[in-house]
Amino acid sequence: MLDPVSVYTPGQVAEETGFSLDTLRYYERIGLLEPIERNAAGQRRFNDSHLSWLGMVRCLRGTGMSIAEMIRFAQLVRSGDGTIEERIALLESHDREVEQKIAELREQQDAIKWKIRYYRDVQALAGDPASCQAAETVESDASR
Amino acid sequence: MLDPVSVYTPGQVAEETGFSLDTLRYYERIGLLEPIERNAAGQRRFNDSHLSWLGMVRCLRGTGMSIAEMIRFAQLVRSGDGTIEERIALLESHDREVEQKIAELREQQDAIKWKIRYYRDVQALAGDPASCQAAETVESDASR
DNA sequence: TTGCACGCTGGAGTGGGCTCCAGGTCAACC
DNA sequence: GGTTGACCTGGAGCCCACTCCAGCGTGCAA
Repeated sequence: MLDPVSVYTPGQVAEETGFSLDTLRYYERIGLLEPIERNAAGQRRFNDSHLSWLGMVRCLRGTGMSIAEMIRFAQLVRSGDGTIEERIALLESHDREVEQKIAELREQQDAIKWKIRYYRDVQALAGDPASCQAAETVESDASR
Repeated sequence: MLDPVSVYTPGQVAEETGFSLDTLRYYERIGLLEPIERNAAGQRRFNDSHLSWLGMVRCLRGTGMSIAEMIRFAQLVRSGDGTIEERIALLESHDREVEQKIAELREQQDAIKWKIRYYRDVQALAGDPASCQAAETVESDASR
């Protein structure tokens, strides 16, 4: 915003993004990051666009996109404006997958909550002398 | 419920649960399933309690619990009623993690949706002759 | 001028979670 | 008696996404 081009050392980028140095190098090696410029000593110098791309990567990784698909996306980005439609399609498809994953998590979470309540009930009954073997059937109906 | 004890072949269980035969054997090997009874020929015969436990496993796996933690849970279950409190604690802790994961997914999904809208805008402007290089900055601010 | 921090490379190793395979047993059917 | 199909075992292999390492180079501060 202020500097015409801010540059960052690998250490700073690791600090900022949470990706390890090794992971950053790995991402460059496999083409998830374009080749990073170097200083005279051969050390990487990242800039803001790398940072924001890494933000995108974090977001896509965090939502379960595979490295292979992120590389495909990266290639589209590098191929210029002609690929915007394709990028939208890719992100929309991913978005739908995320939506589905969330729904699935919610459903499974409900089953877990149900199980917790079940255990609570079993435990509440444990004080009741007539139900010594109640817990024997504890595992005989789990989720769904 | 009707049969005193229904038994199922490995093939049926695989069909029913979606776990592969190899995965079922693997789960038994590592102790996520207790040792399964065998028929005279040495072939596994599952029963309803295995099925429901596998339902639980599917649920915990699906929500991201590691195999190691599921084995711990399995051990608690096998150790009898004295461990119910501990099981509740384990499930509640997992439940919180799931909650957090869902929140994170939602946040990241928002960023993805934002990006999609961004691309849409860029594309809408593409018809506008004055914005030939607008898309040049497409990647310079991604999520958050 | 030495010592340290920081970074470099190529390549090997790791951990998790399966997945595959060769060679074998058994039961049922033709 | 032969074939097929379902299943068995121990052990190796696989894929993904890193992570670690040895050995080396630079630049600065004491």
